[in-house]
Amino acid sequence: MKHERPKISDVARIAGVSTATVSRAISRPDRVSVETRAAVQAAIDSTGYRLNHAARNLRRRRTGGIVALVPNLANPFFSQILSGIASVLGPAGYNLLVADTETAGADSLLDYAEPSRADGLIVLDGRLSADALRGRVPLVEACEWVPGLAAPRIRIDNLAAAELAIGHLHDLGHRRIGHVTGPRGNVLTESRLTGTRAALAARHLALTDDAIYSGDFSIESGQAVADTWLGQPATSRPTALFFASDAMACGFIGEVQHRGLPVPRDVSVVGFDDIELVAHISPPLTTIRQPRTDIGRRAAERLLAKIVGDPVDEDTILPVELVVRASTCPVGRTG
Amino acid sequence: MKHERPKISDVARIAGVSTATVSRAISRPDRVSVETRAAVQAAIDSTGYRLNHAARNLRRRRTGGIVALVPNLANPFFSQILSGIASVLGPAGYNLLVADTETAGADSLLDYAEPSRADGLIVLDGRLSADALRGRVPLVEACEWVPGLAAPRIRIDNLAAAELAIGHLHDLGHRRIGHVTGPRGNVLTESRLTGTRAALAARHLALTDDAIYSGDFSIESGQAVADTWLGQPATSRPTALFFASDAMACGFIGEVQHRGLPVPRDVSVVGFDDIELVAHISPPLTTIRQPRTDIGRRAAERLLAKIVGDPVDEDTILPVELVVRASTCPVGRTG
DNA sequence: ACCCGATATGTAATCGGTTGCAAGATGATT
DNA sequence: AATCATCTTGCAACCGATTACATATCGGGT
Repeated sequence: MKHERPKISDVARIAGVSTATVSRAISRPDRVSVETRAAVQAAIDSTGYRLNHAARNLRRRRTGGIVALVPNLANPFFSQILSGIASVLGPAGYNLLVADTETAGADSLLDYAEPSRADGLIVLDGRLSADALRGRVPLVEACEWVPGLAAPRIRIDNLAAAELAIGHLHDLGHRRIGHVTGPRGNVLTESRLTGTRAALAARHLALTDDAIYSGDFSIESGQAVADTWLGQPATSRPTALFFASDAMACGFIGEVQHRGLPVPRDVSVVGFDDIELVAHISPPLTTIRQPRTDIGRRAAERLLAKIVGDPVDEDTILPVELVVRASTCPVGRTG
Repeated sequence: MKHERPKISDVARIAGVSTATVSRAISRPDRVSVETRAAVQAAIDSTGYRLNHAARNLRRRRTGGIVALVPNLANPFFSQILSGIASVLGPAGYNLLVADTETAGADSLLDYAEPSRADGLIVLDGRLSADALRGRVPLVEACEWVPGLAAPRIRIDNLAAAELAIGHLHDLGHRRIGHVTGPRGNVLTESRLTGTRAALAARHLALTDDAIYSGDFSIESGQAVADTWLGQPATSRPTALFFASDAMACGFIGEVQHRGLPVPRDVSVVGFDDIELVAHISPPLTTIRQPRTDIGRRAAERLLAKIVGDPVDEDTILPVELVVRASTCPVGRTG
């Protein structure tokens, strides 16, 4: 018993046909007669043949892989999007390659945008350079986007989301409303901040500088904001805060409650994302729900369509939803 | 200006050398004279040449990719492990391919264990079949493991973890201690259950059937356990519960507190994993910390070593740690 | 009987690099 | 001056499939 991997020519010899026929029997069975097909199948079974993807890819000039560029793999927000992507890519016969833009160097990222590496790219990080990405493999953007890059985008309406959040807090009677941002320069940060400002303005309220807290989407930064907020005079600090991420909202709530101020009695909190856990914490978090799995799925579908050359919508805005739970309450319910 | 991708022969022609020399200049620069190397580099720059990975892989009989088989991509627990894996693989020149064993069919999983697809495999799902995995590409197991499969394993000491948890609760005076399991058949479920039983027995306590609650690691199943537990008579039900996952512990705490029983006054809770958020919920969760990023990193390093043929430890048990927070307190602090 | 289209299969070029082997050049050694 | 090791480079086979094109077969239409 030899241990060499059988190749297509071994199968062909055993089945008594040419390699061309074996190849066809595998990839386009309808072009081969039933008998031959059976003979080939028998030969495949008896040899344990498995085709070599590198060879196929070389000849077909494709790779069968799609790369997702993720800002931070450890973030549960992205893992759920990846899950959506994977659910589409797998059945379609594509591999999902994942690259963390944090750990990967800038040049190795470019490597991923190579036709010989991947057939397509899903960009989840808006900080990448438009120039580097332009004119390479087909790509779509999801969640975040790179300004100046012409590519199909799957995203949510961040302005509408802010309007929902602010509207909700305003309806509850809050007038001193603050906003906690993501990292500076991030497109989501900017649009959520803009949306917040607009929603407040529409209600004749201003967003003053001391009501803008800068975070970076992380739990820790939410915790730090709690510090800042607690340090402000209770008579003038916001009675409600709209956070650009659930993680920050959790960090904030945890810290504030740890210091003895219950939420929402002392401050109402609205998060962003509706990550899984926040429905089960105390108090359950009022937040903006993003259809994460759906975003991933759509991005993948869009990319596959683009790869085969189908016309694709350039910009898709998915609806968001305000999920009202218990971290918000009418203002001044306290003493 | 033509739009064909330049190939190695174009570079060779322009640099005035053979393709062999270009190839060497790229992959083993030390075997080529400085002048030639410079000429080749100039030609590469002027043509914008990028090498074709499929061709290289075909010839070198390798793929440059490592596949991680994940039970559930959406689970933040795994995403952090992936992050650890990616941080090692990227710099080492490997791609990380991710496959979700939920969405992928059984046969497509086997496809991943093909030498022409990936150079190695990191298995994070203990439910896979040992036979299917045997005799294929180099692989390591992390977290979970497939019984009967001889492969390097990176895991934690689940028995010791249970001992820590139970010991802590016992020290606090709890005598009626229950355990919430993961899904039946999962290796982690079994070892944590066994460990719990042993730790209780060592303290002359028995784990009765009505103190074993079966879950499936998910938040929802933790919520369901709350239902069951609340339905039991307060005089005989456990005063403390050890959960096999943080997610379940959160689901439980959320539901129990929602029904008006504060934690830990009415029940002490110990989780498992120490996922990021649980330090910031109310009450902050006492739990068993797993070094997730480290597990991922080590698994990747181990695999790379195995691929190049270095000797590797077959079984690595990483230490766990009990993180005491506020979800546990002495028994009977209530009225 | 002849031509035609449809179907099935084989031949051989091709995808784009890598690498064993050999040859030429250079410099050191005796 | 002859010998030999070392360095550099080119030749050409090779990795393992796919596919354009050619050929063969067969039934049916006229």
